Amino acid sequence: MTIEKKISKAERTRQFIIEKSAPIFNKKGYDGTSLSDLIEATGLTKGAIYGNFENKDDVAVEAFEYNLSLIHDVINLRHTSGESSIQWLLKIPQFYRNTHRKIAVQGGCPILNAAVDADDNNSLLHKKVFQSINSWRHNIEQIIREGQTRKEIKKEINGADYATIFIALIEGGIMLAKALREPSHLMIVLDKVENMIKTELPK
Amino acid sequence: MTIEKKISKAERTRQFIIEKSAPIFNKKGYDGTSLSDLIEATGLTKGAIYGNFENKDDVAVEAFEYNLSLIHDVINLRHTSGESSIQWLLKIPQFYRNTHRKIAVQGGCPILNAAVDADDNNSLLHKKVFQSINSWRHNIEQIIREGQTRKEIKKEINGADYATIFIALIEGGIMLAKALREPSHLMIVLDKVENMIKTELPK
DNA sequence: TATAAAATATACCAATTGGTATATTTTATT
DNA sequence: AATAAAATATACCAATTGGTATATTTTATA
Repeated sequence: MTIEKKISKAERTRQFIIEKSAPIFNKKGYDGTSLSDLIEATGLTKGAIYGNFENKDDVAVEAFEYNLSLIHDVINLRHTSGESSIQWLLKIPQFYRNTHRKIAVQGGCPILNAAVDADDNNSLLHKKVFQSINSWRHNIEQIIREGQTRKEIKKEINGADYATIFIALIEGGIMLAKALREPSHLMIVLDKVENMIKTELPK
Repeated sequence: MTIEKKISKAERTRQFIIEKSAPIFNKKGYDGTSLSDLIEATGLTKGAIYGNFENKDDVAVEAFEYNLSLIHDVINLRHTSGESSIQWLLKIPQFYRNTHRKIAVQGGCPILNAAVDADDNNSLLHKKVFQSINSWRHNIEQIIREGQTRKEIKKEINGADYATIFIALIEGGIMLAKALREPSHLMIVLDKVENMIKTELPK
């Protein structure tokens, strides 16, 4: 007999609190959202929140991880069979073309927001941001390396550099689109990323 | 006789408060810095602060404008005689190579920080961010247009698009460098900007 | 040097912050 | 249906928030 862990009531409220508070944290910042914001967003009381979380930071970190799921698919790009490494990389701009509205509604890119928010080295939040960006970078690097062994991508290309460039372009584009209330800025940037992938990388 | 407005004591403290509080606002955010932060940073009291400013937001906006001066020279790039438009544009990456340490010490790019911070449409701070970014964009656009009339830059080039791309790249690079505690990410991005200016724009 | 005005400090305020201890309610088990 | 445990609500707390009214000090001018 397999031990089926029953989902406790508490576990469900825990999840509920995370889901409801995640967009608030992304919009108002992880320091900027208050306990009363959480109470308002969830309709619950302090008792329910502190019964399920150690403190506010605990909720914040969990909320960040939940917010990350918004861009999980582009940070951990999976390979589809028969797909060239170039096609693989092109999924990055594709993803943002499809998802930018949803991201905008949720308050923008969680990585960008949390990165600007959490600047002290020792905060748990900063560590999480650090990890997410690096895992994204390594994912892109690896795709490029794979493309080089498959002789689809020029061997002179520095994968790490291109990872940095792609991420910087996209995050910068998201920032501009949000600050100027003009999604086209992200689109311009995505066009450029696409163009770079198609013209600068292939053999 | 010209009327020389004497600089009043108040005007000097006003300036003093702005200078001392500006880096705090840039680091801790414009909502995130408290009155006590200002008191600590200036060594003054509430009386001095509220005697010279309407409220905290008033200090915040002035501090932002002061922080902007950090990057004023790159946002309002001036032309030097005898200089080609390409050389003119190359001052952008040059500027950041020279200034990134100073910017980092002050808490990062004020535009990026304030843009992520001030997301509500009606805040005075957001309006200021909006204006700064646009003035930067138009400056780059204009240099490119000038280069096109001088037949130094390809006429097919879309100046507005390149302005967006350059700004996005640089701001994204600053974010990465800060979040990963690794200035090289900005350098990689600056190399790319330089390379784009040299290889994609000229006739 | 006396005096008015300007600038700054001090003492207060209500509201909000994150958090805790306890009371109450809801849920599962017998 | 009775009961124990788990989950949630309520009532409190000290500290901090932005801000104001007033007292004191500093500065400029006659």
